[in-house]
Amino acid sequence: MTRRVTSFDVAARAGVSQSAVSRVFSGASASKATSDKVREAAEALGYRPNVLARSLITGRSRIIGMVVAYLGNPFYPDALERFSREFQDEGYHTLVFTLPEGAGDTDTDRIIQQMLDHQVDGIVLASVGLGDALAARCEAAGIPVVLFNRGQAGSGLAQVTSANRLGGAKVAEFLVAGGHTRIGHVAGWQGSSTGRDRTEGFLARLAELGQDCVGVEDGRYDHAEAVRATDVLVARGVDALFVGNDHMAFAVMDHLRSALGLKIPGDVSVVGYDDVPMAGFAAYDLTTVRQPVGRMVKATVAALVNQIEDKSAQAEVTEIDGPLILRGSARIPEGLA
Amino acid sequence: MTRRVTSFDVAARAGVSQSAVSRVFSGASASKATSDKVREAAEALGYRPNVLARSLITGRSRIIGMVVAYLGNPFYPDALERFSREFQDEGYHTLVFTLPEGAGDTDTDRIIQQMLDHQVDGIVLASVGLGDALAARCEAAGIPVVLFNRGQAGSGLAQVTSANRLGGAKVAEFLVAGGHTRIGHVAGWQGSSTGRDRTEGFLARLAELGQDCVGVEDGRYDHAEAVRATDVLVARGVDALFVGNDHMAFAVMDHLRSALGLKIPGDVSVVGYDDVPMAGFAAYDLTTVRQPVGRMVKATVAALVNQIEDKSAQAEVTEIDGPLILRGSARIPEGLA
DNA sequence: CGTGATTTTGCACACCTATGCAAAGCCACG
DNA sequence: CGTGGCTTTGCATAGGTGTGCAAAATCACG
Repeated sequence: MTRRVTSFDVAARAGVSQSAVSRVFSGASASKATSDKVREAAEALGYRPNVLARSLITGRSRIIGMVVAYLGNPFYPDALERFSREFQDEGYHTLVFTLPEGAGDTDTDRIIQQMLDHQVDGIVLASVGLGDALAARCEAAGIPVVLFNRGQAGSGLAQVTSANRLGGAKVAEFLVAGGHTRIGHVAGWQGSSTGRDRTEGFLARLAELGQDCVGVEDGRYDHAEAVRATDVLVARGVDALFVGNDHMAFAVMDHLRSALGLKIPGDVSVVGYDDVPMAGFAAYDLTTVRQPVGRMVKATVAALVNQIEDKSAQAEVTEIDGPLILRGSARIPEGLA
Repeated sequence: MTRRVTSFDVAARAGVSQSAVSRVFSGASASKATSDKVREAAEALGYRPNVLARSLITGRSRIIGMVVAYLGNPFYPDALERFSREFQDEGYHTLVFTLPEGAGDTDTDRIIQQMLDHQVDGIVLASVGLGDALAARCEAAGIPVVLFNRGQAGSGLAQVTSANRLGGAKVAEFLVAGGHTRIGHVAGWQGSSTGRDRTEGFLARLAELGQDCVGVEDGRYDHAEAVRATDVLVARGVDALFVGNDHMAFAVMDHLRSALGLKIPGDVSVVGYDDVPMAGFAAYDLTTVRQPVGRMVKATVAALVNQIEDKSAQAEVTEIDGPLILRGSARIPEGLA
C-alpha cells in the first residue's frame, strides 16, 4: 500500500510551495509559469487532490443527498439515473438514502443526521411519500432542498413538479370528449400534493364540463389498494377510469381484464399518469399524461445547484407541462385520431 | 450560520480532554464516568462527530461506490434499493455512479478516478455491461470489489450471481417435459458471463435430453434486438422460447401477441429469467427463473464488508440457486400443476 | 531608473478527529 | 504502606487541503 501523493510532493517536485499547488487545483489565480510547472509535476506523480481534506476545510462536499422511498414505481429509477448523470456533469455526486417501508419520525431523523454528518451540499427529496418533517428539518439545517415530484404549499421550499392540476384537467376533457358518462377515479395518495393536485384538476374540469364523477377512491399508490378501489368503482358501473399514476394503472388494467373479464377500452377506458417506459409496452398500451422526466430533472438540478452556489437565491417553484399521450387503453374521441 | 460544534466544545463542557471525547465516540476504551459525562455534554450541545475529519485521518470513508449502467431493467432498481438499505444497516452509504450509454475507456477512467477521489471503501459493480477494464482498475487500486450479477472467470475478483447454468438447465428440462419440440432461445448478451452461462446451461441440458435447439439469437438485453431475434426464430417455427431475461421477455411477448398475433402459451411458450416484480403481473404472467435478489444482495454486502474489514480475506465466488416460478406463459407439464 | 499599483507567492494556521506515547490513576496483594 | 500490573487520561501530532496576510515580484508609467 503505497502512500498517497500529496500536494507537498507535487510542490517539492515543481519547486514551489504547497499553497501554489493548492491554488492551481482550486482554480485561484496563479501565473502561467507556476501553473505549468505544477501541472507537469502533478501529472508525473499522478497527483489528485484529496477530496476529503478539501471538503473538510471548505465545508462543501460536492455531494448531493438523494432521498427516495420506493423504487418499485419505475418513474423513480428513471429519474434517479438521470439525476446521477446530471449531477456528475455538474461535478457533484449522489449519495442515496432509502427510507424504510413504514418510515417513522425516528427513521427520518436518522436519515437527516446521516446527511448532515456527510455534509451534503444539497438535498433532493424524491418521493411523494416523505413526511413534511423531513423537509422542515432539512430546511432548518440550512441545507438547500428541492422537492422533486412533490409540492408543499407555503413551505417556502423549492419544488419541481409537472403541471398536475392541468394534467388532471386534460384527462377530464379527454374522457368527456370520448363520450364517457360514468367516469371514476382511482386517485393517487391524497396525503401527497401530487395525488391531490391531479385529483383536484380532474374533478374541477369534470364539473366545469357538467359531468359527475361516479366515485373517487384513494389508491394510495399501492398495488393492492388500487385493485380494491377498482372493485368499488366497477361495482358502481364505470365506463372510464382515471388512475393516479401508471404504476397503479397497470394493476387496475390487470384486474379489469383478468379478474373481472372486462375489455379495455371496450368496456372501460383507462388513463394513467407518468408515461413510464412500460406504458408504451403493447400489453398495456396505456394512454397517459407524460411527466417530462428529463426536463424535470434538469430543472431540479439547476435549481439546487443555483441555491448551493448562491445561498441568497430564493426557492423557485417550477411546474412543467406534459402532453397527454394517446394510446390504446382509452377510447379516442372523434377527430383526434 | 452557526459554527459546527466540535469535540473540543464537548470536551470543555464535560471537563475532559478532546481525545477523551474522540475515544467515547469511536468506541475505544473509556471509563464509565467520563463516558457518561461526555455523552451528556454531547447530547446537550447536539454534537455529532465530523465524518469528513474522521475519514481523512482513518482513511476509511464508510462509503461504497456503486456502479450501475442501466436502471431500465427493473431488476437493478430493486437491487439498488436493497443495497442501499443493507449498507445503511452496516453503517455504510451508497454513492451511485452511472455509466453513460456507450461507455468508453475514457468514461471508465473518469469514474474510477472519482471513486478514488472519494476514497470509497469498497465497490459494487452491478451491471453486466461493464467492461473488464473497470474491474481490473479497481482491483489495481487496492479497493475491494464485488461483482454483482456478473462473473469474470479467472479474475480473482469476488462475485455473486445466481446459479445461471443451473437455471438455464432447469428451463431446458421444463420445456422438454412440456412436450415442446421446436425450442428457440433469445439469449442474453453473449458478451456477459450471465448471458453466456444461462445459454450454456440451457443448451447443454437440451442436448443431454436429446433435443435440438431451433436457433439461438443474441438479444443483447435490448428491446429492439429482442424483437428482431423473435422474428428470426418465429420464422423457423418455434413452439417455445427461452428468453435471457424478463425485461426482454416482455418485449418478446408483446411482439408475439400484438404484432404476430400468436397465443401464449397456445402457439408459443415463453420462459424468462429474473422474476422481476412485473413478471407476476397478469398481463404477462411470466414463467421465469427467480433470481433471489434479497439473498444475492445480502451475500454481496457480506462479502464486501468482509473484504473491507479483513483485507486478507480472499475473494469468494458465490452462486445462489433460484427456483423456476411456474406461471401462465408456458405450457405446464403433466403432473406438475 | 524610481515609484506606486497590481499580481503572485510563501508562510502559517485552520479545519476536526484519531491515535501513539508517556504520565497518572487505580487495584490488589504481600 | 510499598510495589507491580492494568486501565484511563491528556498531550501532542498527523492527516491533506484552502486561505488571510504580508512580503516579494512584476508591471506600467512618468
